Amino acid sequence: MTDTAPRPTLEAVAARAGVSRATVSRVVNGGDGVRDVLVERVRKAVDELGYVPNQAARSLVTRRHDAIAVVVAEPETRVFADPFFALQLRGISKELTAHDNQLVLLLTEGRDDHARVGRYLAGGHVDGALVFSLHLDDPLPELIQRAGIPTVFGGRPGWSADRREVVYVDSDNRGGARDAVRHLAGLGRSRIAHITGALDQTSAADRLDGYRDVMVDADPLLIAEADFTPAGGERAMRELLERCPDVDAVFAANDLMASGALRVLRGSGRRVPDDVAVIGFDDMRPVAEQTDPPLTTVRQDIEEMGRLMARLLLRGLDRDAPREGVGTTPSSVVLPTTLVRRGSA
Amino acid sequence: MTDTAPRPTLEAVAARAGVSRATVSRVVNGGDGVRDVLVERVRKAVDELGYVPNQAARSLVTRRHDAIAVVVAEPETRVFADPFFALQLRGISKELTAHDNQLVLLLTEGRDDHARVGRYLAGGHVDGALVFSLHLDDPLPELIQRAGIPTVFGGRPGWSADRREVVYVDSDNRGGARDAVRHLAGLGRSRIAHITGALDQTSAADRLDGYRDVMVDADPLLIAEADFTPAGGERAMRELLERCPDVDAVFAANDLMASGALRVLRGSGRRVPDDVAVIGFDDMRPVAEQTDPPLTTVRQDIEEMGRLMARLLLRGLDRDAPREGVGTTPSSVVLPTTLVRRGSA
DNA sequence: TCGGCGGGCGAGAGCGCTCTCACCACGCTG
DNA sequence: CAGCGTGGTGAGAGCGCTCTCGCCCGCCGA
Repeated sequence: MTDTAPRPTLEAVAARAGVSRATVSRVVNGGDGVRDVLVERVRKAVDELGYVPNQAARSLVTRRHDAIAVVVAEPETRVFADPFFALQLRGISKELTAHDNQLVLLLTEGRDDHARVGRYLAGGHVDGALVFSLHLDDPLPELIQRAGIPTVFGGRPGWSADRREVVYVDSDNRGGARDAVRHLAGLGRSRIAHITGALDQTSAADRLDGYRDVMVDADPLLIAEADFTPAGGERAMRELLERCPDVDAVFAANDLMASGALRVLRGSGRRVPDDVAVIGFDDMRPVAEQTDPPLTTVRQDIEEMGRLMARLLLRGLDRDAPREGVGTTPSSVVLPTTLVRRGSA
Repeated sequence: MTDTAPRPTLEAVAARAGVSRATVSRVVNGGDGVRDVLVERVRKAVDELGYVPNQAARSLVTRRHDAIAVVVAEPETRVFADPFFALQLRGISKELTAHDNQLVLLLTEGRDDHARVGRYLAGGHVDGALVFSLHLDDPLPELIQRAGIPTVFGGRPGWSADRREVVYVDSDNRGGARDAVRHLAGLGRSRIAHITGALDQTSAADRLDGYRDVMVDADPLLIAEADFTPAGGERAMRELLERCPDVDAVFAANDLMASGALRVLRGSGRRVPDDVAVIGFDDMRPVAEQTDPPLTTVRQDIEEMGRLMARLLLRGLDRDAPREGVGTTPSSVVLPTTLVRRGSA
C-alpha cells in the first residue's frame, strides 16, 4: 500500500524541453505540425520526468473519457456465474483495449440499484454503454434511453425490436434452433421434445420459435418450460419422460439444461443417443465436452459477440472511420451459429 | 444511439437558487454549514435542472476518482471462463458500490499488455487496485509496486509472502486441504491420492502442503500433478489408477478436476464412494452438485473474498473509519474453509 | 453602548489540460 | 522588390469544480 507520488505536469515538461505547453500538448497527442527536433526534445523530457497526462484535466476540456460502461442487470446469481457472460466480457475488453478505451463495470444488485446506474450513466462519466438486458420487464433500458447516452445491447431487447434506434448484437437463435431440430429430424427422430429457457428472455423465446418453425404442429406436450439451469433441465426432462415416454430426441435451449437432461435420461435407463438423441445450445466447452456422451450442440461465438458490441459502439462514437457521411449510425447485427456434432446426437 | 445533451453546471444551479457556486458546492457535498433555507433552495434548483456534478472537474481538484481498478492477468482462457473469478468480481462490485466507488476492469491479453496496465495504473486514473496475480513468474506485481498505487492482492502472491507491505486476501488452502485428507483418513482410507493444481499457483502449492501435513510420508506415487482443468483431472486419475491400483481415496485440488476424476473412476468400473472416495475443493455449486455422485468438497466463500479485498483497499485509502491512528494499514486476511459433505466421500 | 467573536456566505484562485488565435519568419508569386 | 500565403509556435482563455480566505452580520459580554 504505497502512496501516490506527485506527478509532473505538462508545464514541467514544457519547461524542461524549453517549449510552450501547447507544443508539449501537440506532441503528446500525436505530434503533428511540430518540427522533428522539438518532437524529439519533448519526448525526451517526457521520458525523463515520467510524465503521464492527467486524464481528469483532459476530460474536462475534451468531454471525452475514453471509457465505456458495461452494465449487467443481474437479478439472479445464475446469470453472473455463467461463463457466457465472462466470455462476452472478454471480447468487449479486447476490443476496447485495442482502441484505448477503459471498461467500467456496472453490476446491479436488486431493484433500487437501477437508479444508481441511471444516475451514473447520466452523469457523463463514460462515453457510451454496453448493456445486457436480459428480461422483458427490465426497467434498465428505459433509464438508459433517458440518460441519452450511446448504447449497444447484448442480445435482442424484448421491448420494441422494431424501434430503429435500438442497436443490438445477437446470435441467430431462431436459425440455430432450426438447424438443431432439423438435424434431429434428419436422424429419423419424430418425437422431438424441446426444453425451453426462461421465456421472458428473447434468446429463449427465439429458440422456441425456431423449434416451432420446424415442428410445425408439434404436440404441445413435447414442450417443457424451464429456466436455463441444470436443475431446471432435469425437472423438465422428468416431466417430458412422464408425459411422453415415447420421446426419441430432445433439443434443450442451452448446454446446462442439456446436461441435466442427460443425467435424467441415464437415470431412467435410456441410452443416448441410441434411445434418445440430445442437442444443446451455446457450445460451452467445459460443459459440452465433459458430458457423457459429449454433447452435440449449437455453437455461438460468444467472444465475438462481445467484440462486435464494443466495435459497434465505438463506431457510433465516431472514434473510427468518420469517412462516409451516410450510414454512420450502426445497425444491429445477428451472428450466425453452427452445429457442432459430438456424441449425443 | 442518442447524443449527449449539454449538462447544467454548478454555476447554473447557483444562479437559479440565487446563491454562490461555493454554497451549491457545499450543499452538493453534504450541506454542512449552510442554513436549511438555502439547502432547500439549492436542492430544488438541482432537481429542476437535473444537475449532476462533473466528475472530471471534481477529480481535477480533489485528486480522487472514486474508482478502483481490478486487474486480472489472464494468460490462459481458462482463468476467465472460471466462475471462480466471476463470483469474486461480484463481491468486489458489491463492496465498491456500497462505498460509491466504480470498478474499472483491466484484463491483460498476453505479455506486452502488462506495460499498458502499468501505464494505466501509474496514470492516476484510479485510487487503488485489486490484483489477481495467479502465477509465480507474473511480472504484474512488480509493475504495480512501481506504479506506487495502493493495492490488495487476490490470493497469496508467490513472491515474498514475507514482505510486510503486501496485502492479500486468501482462503486457508492448506487448512482446508488438511481437513479434506483427515476426513478421508477418518473414513478408514489409507491409500489417499492427491491430484494437484498448477503448482506455479500458490493455491495449488498450499493445498499440496496441506495434503502432506496429514500424509506425512506419503507414497510419492500417490501424488499426480495436474492443472485445475477437468481434462487434467482425468489424465491424472488415469495415471494414478495405473501406478496405484489399490488407491481408495482421492483429494483433488479443485472441483473441476474432481469431476474429471469421477468420470475416469466410473469408466474404470470403480464405485464412488464405496471403492474410491473423492473430495474436491472450491464448492462450485454448478459442478459439485451435478456430479454423480454429488461431490464432497472444501468450500471457500469466494464472494466474501472479493468483498473483503475491496473493503481492505478502501480502508487503506482512509475512505472509512479514520479514527484510530494506529494500525490503519490493513494486513492480509486468510479466510477459513469448511468441508461440505455430499455423496462422494 | 461598544468591541469582539463566530457562523454563514461569496469572491476568486487555481487544478492540468486543450484549443483557438495571433504572431513570426520564411519562401513564393506577380 | 512588395505582398501574400503558410507552416510552426506561443499566449491565453477557458473546461467545471473545490477550497481557502475574508467579509458581513448578529450576538455575546463588559
